[in-house]
Amino acid sequence: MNYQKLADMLFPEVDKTPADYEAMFPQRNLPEGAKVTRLGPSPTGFIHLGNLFGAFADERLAHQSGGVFFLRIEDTDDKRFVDGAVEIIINSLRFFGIKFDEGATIEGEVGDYGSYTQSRRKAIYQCFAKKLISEGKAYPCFLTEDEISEIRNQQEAAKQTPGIYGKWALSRNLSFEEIEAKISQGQPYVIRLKSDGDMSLPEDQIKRFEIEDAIRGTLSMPVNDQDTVILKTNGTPTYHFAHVVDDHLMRTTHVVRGAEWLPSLPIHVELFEKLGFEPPVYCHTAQLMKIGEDGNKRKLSKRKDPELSLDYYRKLGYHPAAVREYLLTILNSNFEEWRIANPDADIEEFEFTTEKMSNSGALFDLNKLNDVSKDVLLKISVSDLFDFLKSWAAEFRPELFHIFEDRKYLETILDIGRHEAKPRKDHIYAEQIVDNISYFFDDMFRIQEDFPPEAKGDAVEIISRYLEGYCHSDDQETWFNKIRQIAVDMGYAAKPKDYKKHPEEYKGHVGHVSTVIRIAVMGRSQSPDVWEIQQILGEERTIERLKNCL
RNA sequence: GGCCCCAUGGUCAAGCGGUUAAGACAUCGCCCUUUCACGGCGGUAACUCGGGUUCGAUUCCCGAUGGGGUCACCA
Repeated sequence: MNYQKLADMLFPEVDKTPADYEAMFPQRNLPEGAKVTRLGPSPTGFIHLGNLFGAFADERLAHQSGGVFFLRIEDTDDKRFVDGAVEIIINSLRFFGIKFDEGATIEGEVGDYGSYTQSRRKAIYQCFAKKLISEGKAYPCFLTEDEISEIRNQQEAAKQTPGIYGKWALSRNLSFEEIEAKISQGQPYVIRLKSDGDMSLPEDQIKRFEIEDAIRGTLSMPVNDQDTVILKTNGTPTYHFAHVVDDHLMRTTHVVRGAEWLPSLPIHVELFEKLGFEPPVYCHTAQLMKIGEDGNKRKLSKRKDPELSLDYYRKLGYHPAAVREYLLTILNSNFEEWRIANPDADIEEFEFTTEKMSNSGALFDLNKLNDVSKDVLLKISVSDLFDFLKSWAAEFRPELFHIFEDRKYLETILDIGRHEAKPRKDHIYAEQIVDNISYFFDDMFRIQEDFPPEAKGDAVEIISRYLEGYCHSDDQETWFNKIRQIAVDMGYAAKPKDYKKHPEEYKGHVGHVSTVIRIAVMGRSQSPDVWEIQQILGEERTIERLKNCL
């Protein structure tokens, strides 16, 4: 068989050689140790927490080393394409602080290693497929879907590994004339890798290879034996082929991807070898898991798990910095420790390493996210918090626009208790914050709890006495002493401890009395300090709400 | 089923042959306290199971078990 002749017949339109591309995309001129990473989403427009998780690793690795982080759109499957998806991807990632140096952007492509959109790289893939054909390392395969499933049935019946390989690879040994004939008949075909692997060998003779994974250490696997499709019928590459060609030509040094790719690593290794390329450093990350209905861990699925979607967090109004901080705590095991030691340091100062990445699947922990978020929000200035809430509301809760009309008022509210030695940590995410502070706005204020049973019968009297002695300019101490006096006068203990010791001597304690006031003014029994809130609400509104309870 | 990955409390995890087996979140109790939040103190709670190697294994090796992933002209 004259492979060169075959290659020329199959790819008459290829006018460049691999050497041409090598020259077009030379080694990058970067400082020693600089890492080149990439994110390669398919343009379904759906980027999830897992993508973001990996993107952080990519971004840190590149930028920490003075390298390059680029975005490549992997749109080799036209079925997956969703209009406007690229824009969504870029915007979503930008929202969480991920910025690319190179690749696809909203304005177009930036960088010298493009195109960064796989559908525009067809000529490149064809060129390298042609090279493989010309060297007898790949071949056209005319197997139809039906034939392939028939082969599978036979394999399953014989308990053999399914797939096209070895003796099952019926198109492997077609003669040039046979191929020519089939093509002239218009028979569709794919290009398959002609694998060297032979899985039919006895187990101890199957060849294995070893490769260093930056997260997992040395990996040992059997070599690939599948004649994997590298070019589909329509001439577009499969992921496997595109990955190898692109990451070589784009001079990617580190490939960060989920562990679900581990099983196809042998294919990639064989492709790199057959193409004569040096493989990148692989970093196979653990997958994000969740507890399924059956109580077992399972991979987060985009169909079943809304919390996998980035939108889920945006809708609830988690601050991007909180999500970033949380993700880093599960991304690098020593991050939390570092954060405790450096509470105010910029996240970029943390030295991220692949070695510290966990290699078992982490369960997504909403509790932890909430806890992290409280601290993160505390570090954000009220002004920024205001802006964040406002833009969140503009997108998800437009009916709330009015609470942002008086900037000073809202900022004062948001700032309650944030500057104490032991600051309050009330704020977690926008949805929750808005609910927390709703009673500051008349249209959202409503009494939503009953008076405490200890003081329910006295509620009206407590409120009217309170109103009688109310002086808005009282300082906090004077103010509270008045409440305490009301409590004592009406048979309540001045201190909760007294009541606890001798519950039979009192109706309740001062806390029950103040809870009555709290409910009258805030509509709920739990809130920050009443005096402080009244000062913010103003005299008129406070008195009005109290009177409404009489 | 084949192949691959993984295995310390409820969760995330330190540990890398000898430790009272860290820490964080969650949970429980106490303290602080007019409620809540914060904070402080304390408690419950873990090395999947067998074999080896070793004076000694959570740690190294093998096996089992369990969990996960993957077996497409999807990525």
